[in-house]
Amino acid sequence: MRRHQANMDTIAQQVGVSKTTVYRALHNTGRIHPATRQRILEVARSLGYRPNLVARSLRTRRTATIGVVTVGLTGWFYAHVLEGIDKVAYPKQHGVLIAHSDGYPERERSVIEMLIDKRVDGLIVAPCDPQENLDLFQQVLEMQIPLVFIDRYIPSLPVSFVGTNNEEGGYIATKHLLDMGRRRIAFVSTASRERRATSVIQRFNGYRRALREAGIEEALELGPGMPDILPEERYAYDVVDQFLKNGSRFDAVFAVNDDLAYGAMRAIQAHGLRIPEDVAVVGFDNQDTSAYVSPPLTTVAQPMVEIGEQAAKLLFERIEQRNSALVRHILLSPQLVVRESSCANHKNTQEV
Amino acid sequence: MRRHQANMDTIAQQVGVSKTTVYRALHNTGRIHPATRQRILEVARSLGYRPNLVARSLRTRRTATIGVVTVGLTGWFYAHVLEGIDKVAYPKQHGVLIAHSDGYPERERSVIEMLIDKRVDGLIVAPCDPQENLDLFQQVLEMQIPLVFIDRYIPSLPVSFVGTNNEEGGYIATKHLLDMGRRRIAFVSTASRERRATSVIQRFNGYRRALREAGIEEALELGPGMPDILPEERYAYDVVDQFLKNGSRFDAVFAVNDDLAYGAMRAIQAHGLRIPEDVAVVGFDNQDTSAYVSPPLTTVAQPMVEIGEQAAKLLFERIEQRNSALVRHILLSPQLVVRESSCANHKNTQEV
DNA sequence: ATGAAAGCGCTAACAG
DNA sequence: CTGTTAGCGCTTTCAT
Repeated sequence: MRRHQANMDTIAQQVGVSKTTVYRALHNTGRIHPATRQRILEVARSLGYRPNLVARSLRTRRTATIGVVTVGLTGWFYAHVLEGIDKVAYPKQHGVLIAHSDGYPERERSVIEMLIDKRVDGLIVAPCDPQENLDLFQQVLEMQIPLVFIDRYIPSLPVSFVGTNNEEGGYIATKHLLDMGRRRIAFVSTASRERRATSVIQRFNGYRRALREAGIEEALELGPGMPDILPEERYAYDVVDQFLKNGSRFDAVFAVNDDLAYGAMRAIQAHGLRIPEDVAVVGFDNQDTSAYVSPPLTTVAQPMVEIGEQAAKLLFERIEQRNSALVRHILLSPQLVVRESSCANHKNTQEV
Repeated sequence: MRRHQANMDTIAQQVGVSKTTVYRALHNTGRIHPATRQRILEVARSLGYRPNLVARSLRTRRTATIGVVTVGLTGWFYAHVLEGIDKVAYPKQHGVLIAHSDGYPERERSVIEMLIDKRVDGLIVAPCDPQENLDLFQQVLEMQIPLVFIDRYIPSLPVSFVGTNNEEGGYIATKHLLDMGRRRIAFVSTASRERRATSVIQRFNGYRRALREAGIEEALELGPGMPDILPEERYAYDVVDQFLKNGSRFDAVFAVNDDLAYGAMRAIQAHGLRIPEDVAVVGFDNQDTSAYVSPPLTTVAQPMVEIGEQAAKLLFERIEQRNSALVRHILLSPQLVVRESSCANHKNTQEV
């Protein structure tokens, strides 16, 4: 049996005042005699009193908790976004309930329903699919639960969004490869559902735009049609390996994330091709370790922590009733980090 | 204004029954006429009824939420542990509230107090320091809040623990280097507070034991005394660079985690030494990318997801009142993953 | 098979 | 400066 925990009544009795007075003392509000307050605080401390936030939440209808739903828990990207969210939520004394869809719409539904039932004050979600669960999000909107999408969004829904300008990211990556004299640039995308995410689609669009500007009409996409094997390194390896085994060739690869880039690099090297002399490679995400792979990987950095911060800020604006109607799309700029995988004689500009 | 959310009373009125009957219908419990139940369920659905878990928690004194406190949010290790925890918590319909201490005891205290106030059903904590916050954890124990430590623990406290057998990890890493003919093996540890974590201490102990068995009494530790610079790659780079600049030499490095190993490798290579010919390197954690650095890194793998799962299982045993008194230390075995950084002619045995 | 009523611990309007 | 009272939405005991 859980030992009896002191509550406001316990304190009130012990001190010989009413619960309201205890309330006033603890919250340092209203008119209260300093001496009374002192006594109350002392007794509270001596009893090891801790406020029951569940009771408070029931009464105030605010839980001081926000829900965050990502696609996966272990990824580099979401971990950093989460840090950004926490950076904003913590000073506001808000807890963060995390959950992940694992890419499955049914699971996304079930975790979001759970978060709603727990009465979170708001939701930050990376929707796993741009089509599914429309009704669910619609319901969230109708319930007036503050909602912000991150990383990817559902185009048909009026929901605020914070993410990287992925179109630009795809563009600068591809433009860089073109500038390095490459012409036959493969786009290595990801497993089938992920391929439909707005983030990936827009990276592809940026890639196409850069190609078109260079007079290349034909896209060269590797990936679709292959079985969705995990981990992603493995998937990219298979995809590139298959391509090269068929006797096809390219002189550059733009991988939609760094993990895929690693796999692609291994496959390229396994076929005896040199990076970047024969094939230049660019990734996306700028994971820390991308500076350490061989050769160091050129990649597009996303402001991950800032995405989390901005999303949380937007959410709190809604929670605190300011700008409640406004739907905003905040696109943060990606940044190209050039390393040797795309540029043979590149001096590593990063400090070590 | 938040629109009026339907509750059990709303349903009861609409159907013309009592709240209790609604309860029975929703929970499919007790005797209730099937037809009544049907009507109630229909109305509930048509009103978009969602149970208020806050109210339920107040009444039942269980929140169906567990709190997880790690040192950092973005690390490879904790992200995977978190996944393991979620794997157990999700099927049990429990939410996971996350927080992190960032290595600061004061922050650890504040987040744990917040989780207590939110009345989580249990806590999984990687305590940031083996000495600080003793009173806090003591208080948690007195309040009978189920508690499990992961990754590291506080030796003076009777609290269940799940982690890697770090002594063994340090031992097999060092033994491997000795087997490869190395004699002068540096232990590259981490920033000052981290250095005191039981996990790091035990890796060091394993390192010493292996050395002693080989007749080497002198440990060679790099790190202490240097300023705690982040990121860790950078820290290790500085530490090793300094050592080599002083004209000191070693023929192997055992780094206490993979990130440190990457930094050490860069520094070694910057000094024109070859890996592994001149210096063999072993890391700890087996991050995915360790297979892709140059040369691929030999490292000690921890069963991260399993640590999370076991910890959560232990916690739920406590929560569900089974084995409530038992304090257990579960040590999971680490595994050496040999790659080229320690073994020149090593055939990569991993599938790609 | 159904209902009435109490209570979880807090907040807040109102009274004195 | 302090107290009374009602109620947040649910669960649970006891009655019918």
